[in-house]
Amino acid sequence: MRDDRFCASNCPFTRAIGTIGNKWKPIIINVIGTRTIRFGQLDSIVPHISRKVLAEQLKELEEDGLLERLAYKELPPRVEYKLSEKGLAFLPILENIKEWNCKYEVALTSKATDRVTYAK
Amino acid sequence: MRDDRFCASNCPFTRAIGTIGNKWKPIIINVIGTRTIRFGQLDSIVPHISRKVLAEQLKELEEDGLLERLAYKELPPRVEYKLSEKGLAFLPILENIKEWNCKYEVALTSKATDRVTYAK
DNA sequence: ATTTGTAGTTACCTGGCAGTAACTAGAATA
DNA sequence: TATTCTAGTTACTGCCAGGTAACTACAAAT
Repeated sequence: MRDDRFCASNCPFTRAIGTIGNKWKPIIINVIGTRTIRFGQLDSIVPHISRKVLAEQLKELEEDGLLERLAYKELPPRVEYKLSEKGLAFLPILENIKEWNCKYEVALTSKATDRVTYAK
Repeated sequence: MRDDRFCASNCPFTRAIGTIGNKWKPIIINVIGTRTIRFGQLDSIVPHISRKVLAEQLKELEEDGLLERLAYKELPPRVEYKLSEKGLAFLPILENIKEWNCKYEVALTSKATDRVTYAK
């Protein structure tokens, strides 16, 4: 899930991609945003994710310092998640991705199967 | 590789993650940058990638309009890749990720296995 | 005549990601 | 007494992403 070869790279950018470069983490970070949220809420808000994968992703995000986890000694259990300073600092980047996509996204008209070969 | 459920989402951010949210595409886009580059060069510069996966990723990036592909009618074949306007517009975002990582990356001291439970 | 060089594609195979279901604790509620 | 509620974890399983090796086309060099 986290790519160890990427995380062990001597390139800081590659390492960054090694930690946040998968499909779930940006989604989760975006969903959490600036609020405090419980596990069950995340599970119902994030579409198509299983509890197992959600738990794995949250654990990794916590290990990588993007997320803070508060567990209360209660029964039934209650656990709250919120972004750390590092996680919050990542939000504007996600915002930029949103804007970038809205600006440039277009319906896929031509597939790359139509690949053209240019004259020599 | 590309996540179809994500790409079919009605959330533009989710769709964006569906297209560029995997580990290879940001790396490839970053490696290409502002230059024009050939397939073989990419294959030797991008670490740990196989030609098969590289070809797949490039095709998807082209389909999604991030990449332009110029094939010359020569033998042996010559193909050049360069970022489109959309692809170039994504570079600053990668730059931000780099800076973000450099600012906040820390050695992993405590694992999440040390998870603390706070008093009720 | 054989080798080399390029940009892929194809067939084949395997490891690991991810889905599902079952299970936990213990208090509160019906 | 039995059910419910939460936040996971574990075991089992299936499928596909991704790796490897072989192959193509043809010209130019050896």
